[in-house]
Amino acid sequence: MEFEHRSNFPQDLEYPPVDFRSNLNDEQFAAVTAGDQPALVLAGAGTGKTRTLTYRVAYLLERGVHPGNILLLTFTNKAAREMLARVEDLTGVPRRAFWGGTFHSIGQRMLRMHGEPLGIEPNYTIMDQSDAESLLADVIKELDPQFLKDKNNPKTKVIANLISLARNTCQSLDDVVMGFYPYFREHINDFARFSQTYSERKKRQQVADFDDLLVFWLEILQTQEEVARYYQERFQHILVDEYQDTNLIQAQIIDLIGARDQIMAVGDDAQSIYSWRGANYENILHFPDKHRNTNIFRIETNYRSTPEILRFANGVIRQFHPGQGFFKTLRPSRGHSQPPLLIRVMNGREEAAAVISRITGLLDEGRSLKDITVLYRAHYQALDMQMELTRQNIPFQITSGVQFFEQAHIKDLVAQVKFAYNPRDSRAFHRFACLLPKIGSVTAERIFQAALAEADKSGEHVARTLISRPALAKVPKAARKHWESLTATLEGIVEAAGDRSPSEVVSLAAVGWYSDFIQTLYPNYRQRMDDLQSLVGFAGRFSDLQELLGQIVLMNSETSQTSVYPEEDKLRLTTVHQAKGLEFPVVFLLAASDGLFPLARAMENDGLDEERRLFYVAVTRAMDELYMTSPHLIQFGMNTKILQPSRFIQALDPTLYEMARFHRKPSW
DNA sequence: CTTGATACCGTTTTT
DNA sequence: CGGTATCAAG
Repeated sequence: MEFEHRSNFPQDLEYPPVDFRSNLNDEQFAAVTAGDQPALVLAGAGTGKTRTLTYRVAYLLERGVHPGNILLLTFTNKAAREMLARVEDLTGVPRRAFWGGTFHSIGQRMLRMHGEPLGIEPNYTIMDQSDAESLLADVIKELDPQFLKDKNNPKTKVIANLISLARNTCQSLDDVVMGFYPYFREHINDFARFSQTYSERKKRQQVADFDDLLVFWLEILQTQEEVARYYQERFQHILVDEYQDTNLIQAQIIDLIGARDQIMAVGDDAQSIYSWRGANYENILHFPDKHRNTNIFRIETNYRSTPEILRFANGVIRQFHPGQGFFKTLRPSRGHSQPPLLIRVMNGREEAAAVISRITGLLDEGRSLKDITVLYRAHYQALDMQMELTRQNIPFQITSGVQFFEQAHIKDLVAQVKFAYNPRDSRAFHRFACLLPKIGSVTAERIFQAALAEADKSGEHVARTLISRPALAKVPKAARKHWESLTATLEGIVEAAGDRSPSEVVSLAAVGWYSDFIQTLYPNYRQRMDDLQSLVGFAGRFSDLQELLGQIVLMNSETSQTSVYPEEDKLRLTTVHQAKGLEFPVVFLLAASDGLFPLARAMENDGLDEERRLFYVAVTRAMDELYMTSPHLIQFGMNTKILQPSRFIQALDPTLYEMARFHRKPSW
């Protein structure tokens, strides 16, 4: 049995010799050269985890393993790209030769190749979170028009969350409701109905949400024995990065594909920060139980941070209950420097002033902006910072807010391509159809249904039957002119989708109806046209349209920002979650006050330990200098709250950090 | 049915 | 201060 091969890679290759011994420390070397037993690599923050994985791949290649027989699973696209780029540097083997990516992106590929027995056509499209939520909202309104109007009932978002959590933790809806939302127990039957109809709608429209990519991947492996066997044999080595952040589905996928125990799992239980997405750090704790003869490798020498920062981080780790998890200490390897500094400030504005004041000092000392990163627990905590940076003309790059692929004009354009690719994706159709005058969701649906009926009759693509008599009859007069131009563009896209490259297809969409349309709609249409052009450029990296569409949906800001626009010398602002796996010479951690970090909301459901892990992740990003700012007052709606420094800091031995107060009055 | 205006709600983290 | 749910007019 043979499935798609990603490239024709020559079988017998000579790799440039890699000196493993002198490029790795003993701990790393042991893991890199591990035998074929299942392996669990416990690598603390900054200990060279990526380096170890990279060299492991190189080692396998040198031992004669074909790149196509290695599966590399990571948590973010960025991590996958970075690792394979480093492998390429090291060995010269191009990254396309490997199967590597996030669980979701590999799942997307699996579904396309093997989804048909589950009712998923190869041309299915992926919905992002907001698409998925609005589809669910439609379903709820349809099944029970009154449900969402009652303010005591849970909102769509909550229900979506609940359904998603149940799927990701392999629990029944009932169990999740009773476990996490017992006060909604009376709605259990409603939830079940909503969930079931939601699934049916997805199938009918040939769309998948994020969870489907994992759930169906697992189902494929469980139900199609020959497919499972193929991958079990094909992947002689499975490397899993950030194993502590896998959920039960992902763990099962790995167990199934890795049925021959050809698994190397890498992670750090102290850095598990995705439990709200179903991640279960017990996966990493139980790995040795599930896989007999697991070799455990510990990598504890830290190359990233100064001893002062590490002592601080170790102090945070020591706050965990003894015996909980694997790790105890990170051993420093660098020379001494200044201890972390806690700066107490009055409020958010003073916080911004304090940080900028210090940044100015750092620039005078010869640092450049790109060495400095500002971290925070939640996006909104960076608001004052953004305003003040803008005011003072300090260039910064923020990986949040409206992200490149989430801008309205990008989504509008992508929707056109999506619809051309999967004409049953009615949400994609609605997205652009509703832009036309006098067309709202009701009219759009009528046009769509009419066109769909025509298409079923004639066997033509829905894009062509949009101008059939029955469909045209539903188009309001005011929209007729736009309609002609729109449908002409769509037809062009459909045609091109057959045999042209993705970038040609996207380009067609970008110069068609939509380019005329945005001129009349947006004052800054030049900027938007530029964005559309960079989207065309981005599409140029893909040879397959579905791969492109999938990646666009699966990509977060981090990757899009850095991939669409070149890197510049700018200050970085990012959440701690997004900073995971990265390191920066200078780190500022905002809002290090109790109630902000740990975030009060997050502690409602036993979240304190995870907040502490997140705090640990935050402080271990810093290489040379770590600053934390703790506002004393916070505006909470109408009233003001008084806050103390984070309990994670207060619990520490005071000799582990220094404290300062910011005096200078803000300049405004 | 669409569109525009007004009231009000709420503000974690992401594939 | 923001965005969105809801309502009334065209």
